[in-house]
Amino acid sequence: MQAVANNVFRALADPTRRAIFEELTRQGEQTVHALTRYAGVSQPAVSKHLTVLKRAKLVRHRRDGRETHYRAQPDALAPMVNWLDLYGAFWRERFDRLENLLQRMDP
Amino acid sequence: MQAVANNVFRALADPTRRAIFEELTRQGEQTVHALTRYAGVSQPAVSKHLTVLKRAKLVRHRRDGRETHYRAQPDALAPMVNWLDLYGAFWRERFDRLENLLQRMDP
DNA sequence: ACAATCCATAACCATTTGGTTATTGTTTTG
DNA sequence: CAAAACAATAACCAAATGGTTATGGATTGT
Repeated sequence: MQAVANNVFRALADPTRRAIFEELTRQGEQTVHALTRYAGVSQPAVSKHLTVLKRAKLVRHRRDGRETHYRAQPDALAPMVNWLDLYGAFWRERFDRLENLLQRMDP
Repeated sequence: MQAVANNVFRALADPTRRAIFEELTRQGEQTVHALTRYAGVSQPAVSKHLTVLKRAKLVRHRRDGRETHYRAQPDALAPMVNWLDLYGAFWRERFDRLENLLQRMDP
């Protein structure tokens, strides 16, 4: 279970990988081809990044003919969120956010 | 500003570094000596890890005679939290937690 | 059938990373 | 003052990382 968290942290340590994950959360499912155009590195590089993200369960893939569609799996961020809760002690910021939210909900 | 976030992500990608940061948040200020006993690697290794954490602003240090005391600076986790907010879309889980917290605060 | 497209894998390379031992500069202690 | 303790730095090393080009296997289009 701790190894899972480690995979998530390591996977997101690389900016290209974060960019790919961001793109997938923003735009939804994408083919490797589309991601390659976006990422600014070669197609094999993208494939390798996707493999790392897959190991961390941050993305899933679906084969459709000759193309592979990848999509983000944001639930897999849970270990990172939990870690922040345990050791970050971010109550302060969380309260700020709540306050802000409540104001927006009940102006 | 984006470089700052990158430093935080990279700094926390290593399990030893996370362990050191965790130890500092749990136990408060510690000398390099104490951290070395805890971390299970050599003193120079710990010093190097602390340098990386320092670059990410995750720790601060204070010299006192021949020893250096380090302490965690959890505010520096903000870029990671913000990133999770933007791309992780973890509102659901966060609300659950907040609800829970508010109940405990006001029973 | 053949050519082109899509993606994964292989093979390779330079750089970074995480660790080590050795050394050095300060402080503290005997 | 001499010796020991603390922490940073230097020098070094093996392994991991992030990238590349080349190749191959499957699918699609002409």
